[in-house]
Amino acid sequence: MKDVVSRCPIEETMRVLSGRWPTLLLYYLKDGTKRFSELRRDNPTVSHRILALELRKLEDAGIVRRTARPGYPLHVDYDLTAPGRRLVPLIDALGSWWERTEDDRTGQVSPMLETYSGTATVETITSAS
Amino acid sequence: MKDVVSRCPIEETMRVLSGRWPTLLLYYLKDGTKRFSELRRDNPTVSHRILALELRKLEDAGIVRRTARPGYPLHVDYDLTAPGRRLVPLIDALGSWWERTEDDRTGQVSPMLETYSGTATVETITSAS
DNA sequence: TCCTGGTTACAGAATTGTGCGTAATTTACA
DNA sequence: TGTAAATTACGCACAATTCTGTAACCAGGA
Repeated sequence: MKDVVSRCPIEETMRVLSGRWPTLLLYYLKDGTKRFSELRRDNPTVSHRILALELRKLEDAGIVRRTARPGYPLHVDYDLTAPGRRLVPLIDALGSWWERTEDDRTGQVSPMLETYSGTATVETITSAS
Repeated sequence: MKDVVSRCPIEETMRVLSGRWPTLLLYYLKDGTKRFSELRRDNPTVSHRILALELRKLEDAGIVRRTARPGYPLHVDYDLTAPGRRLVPLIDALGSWWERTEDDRTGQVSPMLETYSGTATVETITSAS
């Protein structure tokens, strides 16, 4: 998704959140500040380069804040901004939606049920990785 | 995003919604049944191949229902399933989140609110029961 | 030399666009 | 009475574009 076709906020949002890493990073940062190397250890399948690029994208979108401490060895902290924290429950809701949809597919929940209470938690994410 | 790294519902969701088209298609289908050619007219920058692939992906995910009428000329209808309709307000909320975030960045109110029916807020989503 | 958090260059993988083919029926025209 | 063309929703092969990974390099102090 190099450039955008409309200027719609939904497309802008998806431009930032698209892909495997943005939502995962959001979850790893949800509980507090993390360093670059910690994020890498949390998810060893991200390459060094891509992690740097994704973090920069999230930073540019105002979701993540980057704090570099002067001096060597380098020390850089990442944490969520206020908008980033507001985003977390929305992503949670998407996870709950998916689970509910799976229930619909497997027929475990009455298809007549119209309402829904989402209860996605951090465990949903962290226990699966 | 070819394959998945965890089995978490959020990653599954993002695998389906990632990219420019899925959320846009959701919006074009929001108001009712559309034919393949209508969807193409609605958004002339999608190639027919990609539109077909994206629609199939959404169908496989249980978001969109495809109904082919026998006979020629071909006639295929697309509309949202119940899970697809449940997804719409969540996507709306992401759009609202983006606008709110922009307000934070610029300190101004975005004039684009009319284009999208994004009236959902974090509260309406997370407190849905 | 190692450490950390990056960036750059290049290569290989993945995604996307282009254009052509296909089906059965209707309409258009000579 | 032919017959040619248009229609619709794709599938396929191939080319162009874009994304991702690998490896090397940088900084300056312990």
